Amino acid sequence: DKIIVFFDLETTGLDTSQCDIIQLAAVCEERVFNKYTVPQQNIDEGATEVNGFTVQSGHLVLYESPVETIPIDDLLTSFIDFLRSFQRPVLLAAHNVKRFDAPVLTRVMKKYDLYPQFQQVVSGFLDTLLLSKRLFLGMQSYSQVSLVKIFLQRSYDAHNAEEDAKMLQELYKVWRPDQFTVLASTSEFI
DNA sequence: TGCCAGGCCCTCTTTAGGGCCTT
Repeated sequence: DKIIVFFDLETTGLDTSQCDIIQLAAVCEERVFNKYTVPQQNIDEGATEVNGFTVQSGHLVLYESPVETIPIDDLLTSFIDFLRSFQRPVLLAAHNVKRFDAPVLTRVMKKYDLYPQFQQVVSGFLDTLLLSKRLFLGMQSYSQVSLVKIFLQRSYDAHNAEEDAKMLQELYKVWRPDQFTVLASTSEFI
């Protein structure tokens, strides 16, 4: 009965205990969610190098272009609304979600007192990194870029959250994983 | 004191170390 929503975060850095969300994108079939917010802390140099985001005079800029933003609590609330609209328990899937995206997202949801609502619509997290390792033993790399290159024979706009989420959904379609392997790569909510 | 991500997986493992993967 569960529906899988593929998502991705762009953040100010890699420290899951304190980084801020900059972009949150999610896809489920043809439906797309994609919103940006101005982070409250400086963006790490390394993060800017990979995702292209900077803050200039209080405005979010992606490479050279200004980006439309909303307050973080509005972003989180509208994401929960997006997930609730499916009217089914949601499995949130991302690459390395267990280690990165889930800790960040749950911490920020709690910070804005939205965790109970979030928990109502999301039943767990599916980690496509763990899933790919279970499905395909002995690969040289399990990074999302490598997997897309190998399984979809294309390069793409990596580190744009919307593109990353879309590619992940495409990978999943090609993989057609069995229910057992999916379950083994899923974390229930804590 | 000074360091500063860190959980997971693999393996030349379990009395542990190192690389991956995410921004």
